[in-house]
Amino acid sequence: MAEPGRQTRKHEIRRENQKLILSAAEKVFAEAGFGGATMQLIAERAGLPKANLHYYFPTKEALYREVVQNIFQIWLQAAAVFDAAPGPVEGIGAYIDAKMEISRRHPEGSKVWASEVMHGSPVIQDYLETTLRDWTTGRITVIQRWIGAGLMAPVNPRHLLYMLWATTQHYADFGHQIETLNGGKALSDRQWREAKASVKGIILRGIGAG
Amino acid sequence: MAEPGRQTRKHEIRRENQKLILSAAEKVFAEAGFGGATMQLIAERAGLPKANLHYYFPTKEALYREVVQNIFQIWLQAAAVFDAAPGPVEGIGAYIDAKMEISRRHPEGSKVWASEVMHGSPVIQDYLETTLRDWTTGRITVIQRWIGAGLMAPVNPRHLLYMLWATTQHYADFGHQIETLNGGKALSDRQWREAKASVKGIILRGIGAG
DNA sequence: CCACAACCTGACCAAACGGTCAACCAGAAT
DNA sequence: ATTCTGGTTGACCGTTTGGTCAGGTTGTGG
Repeated sequence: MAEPGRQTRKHEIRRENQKLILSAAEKVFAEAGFGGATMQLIAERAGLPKANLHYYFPTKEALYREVVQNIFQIWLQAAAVFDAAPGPVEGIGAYIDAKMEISRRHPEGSKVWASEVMHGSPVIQDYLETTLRDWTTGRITVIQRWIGAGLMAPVNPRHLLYMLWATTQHYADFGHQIETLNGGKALSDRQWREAKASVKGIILRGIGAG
Repeated sequence: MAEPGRQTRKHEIRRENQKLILSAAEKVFAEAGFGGATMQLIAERAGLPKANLHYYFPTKEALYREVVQNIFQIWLQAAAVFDAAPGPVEGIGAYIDAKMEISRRHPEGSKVWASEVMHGSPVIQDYLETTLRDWTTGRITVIQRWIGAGLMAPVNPRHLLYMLWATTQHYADFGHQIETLNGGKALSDRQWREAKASVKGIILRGIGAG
């Protein structure tokens, strides 16, 4: 028996391989979509035989489901910065920063999420109807409180949230288009700062909180 | 010979079937992505045998290419309202209205476009590098002129354009999510007006042109 | 050292896929 | 009426797909 608190070798292998497969799957699903992705391609990307994938994940759907749930967790984590903010400048500003950072560091996840929703959310419909809906209504309450306190203009909170999602995720989902329009080169650190500043500037001024 | 100016019956059949197939293909590609779409499904949606599709479009790729090009044309058409506008309130306002209307009336097309770009634009990369790039630089010039004339705040024109694309297309691409958060019902006329007004309000105020 | 459970994988399979084709049908021109 | 071009389609084909499985390997607990 290994010392307590430390995983045995077998468990390490399990966790490591699952992580390897999930990471490869996320990339392939993002590049090709669910329908275009093949287990063979994911296996090659993970450096494992295809049959090994089916040992850890029974079906392609099950693997995909896991990937989408992972993304949703990251998304929710970033959404936490919205709370514990005294006003819209800090709350929405930090939220934009967090989501832009995800778009930069985790573009594959954003693409998989976008693809899932565009295809009618066959896998995470229940999350939309529970977790996401609850989070949304909670944030709407917060925004309405800010409006009531005169901290921002009386904009429609729901459409403001949609705008936040749209603008931040656009830099991941349409990253290829942005890169093409940037002369074929990925945005530099400087350009990412400029992007963040632009989004924050326009939106915060747009809601009368600039 | 039929009277001039009127198509012969054979030509009518051709045009009608092509239109039928393209319309069905657009829907299926939007719902399932390129990889997930099957010629069989498109054929059923069009009410034609599968072999008939291959009579008009040699391959699945060729059919897909046609669909994407159609969308790009609609997109360009809407972009025309940007010109011939004296200032940002009219130009950007009309552009938002036009793009929101496309998102409402033509959501499948927007989804196919989004999917295409997300997967690295395997089919319309040349359009991005020529037509879209030219249009973008042209509009940037216009925006800079507006800024120079003091009609709007000195925002980064490029990121402003990205924001316009992101916010307007979001209502098509993420329409399912919006519908779910709207209690499972599609946006009403009233809610669409509210959406347009919100987007226009925040952005125009955000660029100091409200 | 042994026995057991977990892990691994080459070979395989039925189903579904994009695409082809020969035979057939329907308007239009002569 | 006949010919001819263009439209139609059921049946078929090679390939690829997601998924299975028997048999082998490896780490673990007793």
